[in-house]
Amino acid sequence: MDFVASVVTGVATLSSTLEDGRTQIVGLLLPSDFLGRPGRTRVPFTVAAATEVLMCCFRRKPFEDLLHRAPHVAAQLLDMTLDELQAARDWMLVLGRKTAPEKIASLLVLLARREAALRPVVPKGRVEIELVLTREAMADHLGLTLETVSRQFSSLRRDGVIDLKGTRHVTVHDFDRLVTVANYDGSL
Amino acid sequence: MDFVASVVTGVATLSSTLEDGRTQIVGLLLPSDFLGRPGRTRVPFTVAAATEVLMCCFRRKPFEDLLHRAPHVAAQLLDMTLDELQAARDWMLVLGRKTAPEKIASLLVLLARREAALRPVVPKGRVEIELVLTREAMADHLGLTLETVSRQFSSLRRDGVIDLKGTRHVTVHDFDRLVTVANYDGSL
DNA sequence: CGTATTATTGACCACTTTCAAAGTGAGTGG
DNA sequence: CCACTCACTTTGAAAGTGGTCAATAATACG
Repeated sequence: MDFVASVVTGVATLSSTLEDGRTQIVGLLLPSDFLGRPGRTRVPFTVAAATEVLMCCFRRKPFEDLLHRAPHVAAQLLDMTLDELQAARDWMLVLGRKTAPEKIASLLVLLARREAALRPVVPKGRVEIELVLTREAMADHLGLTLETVSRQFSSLRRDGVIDLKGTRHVTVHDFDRLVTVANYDGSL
Repeated sequence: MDFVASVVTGVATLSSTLEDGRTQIVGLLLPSDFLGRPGRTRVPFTVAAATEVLMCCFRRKPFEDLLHRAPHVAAQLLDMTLDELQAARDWMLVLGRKTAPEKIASLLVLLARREAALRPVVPKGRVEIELVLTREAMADHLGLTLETVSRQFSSLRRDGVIDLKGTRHVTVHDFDRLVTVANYDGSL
């Protein structure tokens, strides 16, 4: 890659794959997220558009020059990177220690919060979530199989936590209940 | 925290814990690693020394001033942070997709490589690894139980991949074989 | 419409966890 | 110097969560 970029609209995934095909999505690129690394030509992950994606791209050289000349841009990039690092570490807790139901709920909470971050509303009570990912992509992000993801959605529906309209649209009846299922404590 | 720091000697762990006690170690702080975040007082994780640790600390204010005045320091910090982000994402593949034997082997490979990075030797053939972590800490880093970690060490020993001298010292007979067990492909 | 992709559901099974019991080893105090 | 203790580790047996394989259903798209 001879450019760096920032997502404007749409969703892309960052993933790693083992030789036998097992795939882990290690990050979602949502609007405002940054892709690429100053000083490096290669992104050591697979980048794939999950929806149609519009990105704002900069050729690497001019961008690197900009970083040298404009310290506040570099500071901003550092801060964004530190946010991503923290998000990655938070997700490790989900991958390493949460159960399947907790993982699904955690993903829904994450998507709701990221969606809400673009608007001035804190998720509460009834919340609508547009799933931008297939069951398989969610599985690959959560370290599950697509069958388990599907089963957990059915289970959340049976338990009255969510409603499904079609296959990609989720209605959360009580956001706090979802947060409880996700086993999020106060920190996030 | 009113300071930032860099590890000089020893090992510390960064971890998150759920209310019911499930713990995930989200990062190891090895010599040369950085702790703290410019502009923030709180580290949103638990930091614990795994061995005796010597850290080089800077009060936050003077350090932040330094970042403003010395752009190459800021650039260096950005680069280190990007390395950590990549390491965190690489570890997600271990947590989300690798089996217990692969996880153990991956940890051994990681520790051997980090140890080797301080010296001018690429791990190859016979390698000695000093485990700085208890079985429980390894389990918490790998998303396993301590019993499973113990069993996998026994299994690696039975298979002739490693020898154990005491409980913390591992002799790897053939590093390439360990890399194979870990299911690392060429990328790392 | 018809075809391909995506999603759901079931039955069975494997791997990891859980619970329990010894075993090891380092450090302390008699 | 030895016994005692506590933390850590090993090992076993049973149970359970999530995975695998397979068939069916729903949805999207040409």
